[in-house]
Amino acid sequence: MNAVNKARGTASDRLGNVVLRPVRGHHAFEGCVEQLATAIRLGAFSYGAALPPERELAERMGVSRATLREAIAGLRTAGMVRTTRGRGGGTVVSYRPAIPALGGSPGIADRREQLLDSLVYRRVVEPGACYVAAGRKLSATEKMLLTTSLAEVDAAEDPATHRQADSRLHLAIASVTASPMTIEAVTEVQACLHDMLQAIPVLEVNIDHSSRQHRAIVEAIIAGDATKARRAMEQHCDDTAALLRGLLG
Amino acid sequence: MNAVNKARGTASDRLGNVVLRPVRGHHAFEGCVEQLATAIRLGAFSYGAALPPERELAERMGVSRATLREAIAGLRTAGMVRTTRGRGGGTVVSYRPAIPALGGSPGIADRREQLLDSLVYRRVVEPGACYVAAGRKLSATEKMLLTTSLAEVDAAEDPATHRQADSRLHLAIASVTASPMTIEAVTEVQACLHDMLQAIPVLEVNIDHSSRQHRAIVEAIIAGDATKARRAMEQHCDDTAALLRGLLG
DNA sequence: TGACAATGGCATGACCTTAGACCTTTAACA
DNA sequence: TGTTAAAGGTCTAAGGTCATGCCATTGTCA
Repeated sequence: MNAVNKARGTASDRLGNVVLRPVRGHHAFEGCVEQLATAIRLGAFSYGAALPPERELAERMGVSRATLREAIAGLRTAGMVRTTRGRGGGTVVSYRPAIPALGGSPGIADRREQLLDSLVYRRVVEPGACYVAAGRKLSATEKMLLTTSLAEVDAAEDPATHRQADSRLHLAIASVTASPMTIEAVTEVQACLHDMLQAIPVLEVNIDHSSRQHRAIVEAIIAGDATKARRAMEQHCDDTAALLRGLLG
Repeated sequence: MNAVNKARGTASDRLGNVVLRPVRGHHAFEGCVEQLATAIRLGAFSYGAALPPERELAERMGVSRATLREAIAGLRTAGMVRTTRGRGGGTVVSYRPAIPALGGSPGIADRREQLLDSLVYRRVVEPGACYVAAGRKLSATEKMLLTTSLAEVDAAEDPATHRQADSRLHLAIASVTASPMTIEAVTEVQACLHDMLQAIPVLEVNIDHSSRQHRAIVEAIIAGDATKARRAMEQHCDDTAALLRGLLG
């Protein structure tokens, strides 16, 4: 029995090879930039909104203030935020969503595998999140968050705004599960898919279809019908995935 | 409009507060130790199995070899692995699972919130994973992995071995989804719940019940019946969760 | 038996991250 | 109108992490 056999070939070893994953994403600094930039692009912090104070943000992200400041400096250089000093000052979002040039989403081809995987993962996570959300007793605030988010999607006038509102709705649904791990999973999925979703040709018929599904999902969650909510989200994921798989070829 | 209102109170801001998460788990070194120790305790690397070579492991975990070596040194100190030099050498697992003293799982109370959350998250992720697994065309090897893992659970003679085999079965199911993100999610869930599951009173009736459910799940996956597979896993998660919630009080 | 190759062991210098204290700016408040 | 509090801006010392190259050990194979 040589070293290779010792390490490979048994069922349990196959699992060993599968569970190991990168222990973290590069440097803390890059991680901060990515997370903040994603939150802004998804619209979790929308145009004009203020980020929390540096000290608070640093603590919440588990990073030193120095590192966080470097990240913010990066965002500032990229023109996504503006910072003012003094009491009442802070860092505010100066980024407005834009429609990418058609077919001009760079690097989508490189990440083909990852994108296809995130479609699968989305199919796993988002319907499950709906099920959990519908099974909870929601507060008035939570219901309001859902209906407001839904209304914002319908009210969006340009594709870029629509895309952000759509992300926000999905994050809102995740957030009413009150499950941090579920919220994180949905956030990750939305971050992965954002660029791709943005590249979907925005046809009137797609938007209408999508809107009907969103409404069905939210209504089922508020009504507490977990099975119906899940099924509606499954349909929504499947339909969107079909479009996206077409785009990826 | 003061700073607080600028940052709080709007729907979109609420989301901003919810999506920010720690950018990473402390030091790379600790992350490595934790991930490797978990993989070993879950049985992804079972007794006598060799870990991959340091250079390969370091690359896969996205960490320098120096850091990885520190982590391995930690495991060695803890008596979980043994290392030999030279060609054909390497690091092999010298850990055998043990049953914790009843009621003696330290720190379970401290993590109460996290544990309850992981039960919710599990309910989201594992049924979804079953659905995906059943929807794929499985190779003979993959089917074999499932049936072998199932047989190992039934064959386990002591509770500790049984617990490991159970984890391995769940990881095996995740692995046949062929979705890295899904695998990671299930791994995370199993790692979170491992200590708690280990503390479940091992009653004959529980094991029988669990065994029937496992068999139903695997059969449905192999038969390609996605809905049935998901429903079976939902039932399994719900039943286990009920036991665990009871333990947590 | 001798060369080779695969593996762990070690050392160095550059860079990143942290924690904490302190400074500067500016709006809000008394 | 002064005082204060809340925010960003800066500095430093200590330690963590990395990439890289080389060394030491030992099984394999010609």
